[in-house]
Amino acid sequence: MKPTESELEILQLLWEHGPLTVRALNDKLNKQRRVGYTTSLKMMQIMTEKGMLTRDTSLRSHVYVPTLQPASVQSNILDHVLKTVFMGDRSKLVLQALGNQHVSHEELSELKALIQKMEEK
Amino acid sequence: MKPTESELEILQLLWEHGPLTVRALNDKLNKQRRVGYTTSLKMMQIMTEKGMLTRDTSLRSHVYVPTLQPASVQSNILDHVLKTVFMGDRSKLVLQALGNQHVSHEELSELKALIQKMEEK
DNA sequence: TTGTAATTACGAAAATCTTCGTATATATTT
DNA sequence: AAATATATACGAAGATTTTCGTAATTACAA
Repeated sequence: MKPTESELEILQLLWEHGPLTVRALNDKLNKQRRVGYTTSLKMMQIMTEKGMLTRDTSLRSHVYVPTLQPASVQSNILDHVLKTVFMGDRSKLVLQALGNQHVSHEELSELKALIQKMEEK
Repeated sequence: MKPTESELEILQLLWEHGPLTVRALNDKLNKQRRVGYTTSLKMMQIMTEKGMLTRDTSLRSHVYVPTLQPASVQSNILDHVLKTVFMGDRSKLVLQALGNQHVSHEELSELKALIQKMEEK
């Protein structure tokens, strides 16, 4: 179950805003880039076929809901990136992620707590 | 400069084993999955056109070398994943990366050292 | 030097992903 | 009810990526 680039865009919007009609989603998508209405429609239909979305067809404007949880997709993709981009070197991935940019105090605390927990095992 | 999935496979092998001929690379690739020789050849020619590889044509069997550094590609891809998969939430990405699987003591030490450094700023 | 093996060059088919036009159906307005 | 607006369905064109067959080239061996 590997969403394509466009499918991820759509999933993200649905995760962020909750269930949406094609019209509503297309509007939001068009704040990022220009996409035709029927393009969004088609994508969402395909995603429904693939089982990534379900839809409520009781109303005239169908309402689409993601079946995939963000954490699950994130985990899959990260594992894939780990293998195919970082040669399985997990710490390199983490260091890269942390090293590049600003990390807040809160995030640091969170991390330290997590490390604490891992050390206890 | 965004390598495709197949291009990444090839880059990884070159990063890991150093410059290779098509034959040598194709052999290694076939330990992972079945790929025809001319497929690998074509990919590497395309990658050369795109500037991802250079090649030494002085010998009969050309020797290919990646122009991209792992760290650079890793950084780009991770940034992209951060945006498109984690909605820009860096700590979520890091926690996901750490939380999923086993992390060695060495990796933990490395991490703690890094956190130390970041806290000092 | 003639034939055999290995390599590169080239082009195009196959597969996947993205985009949208057109037709059809359904609702809304005048 | 007729005209207008909005929605879904369908198919296919376009773009990109992946795959490999065939031809041409170069080295090697008989």
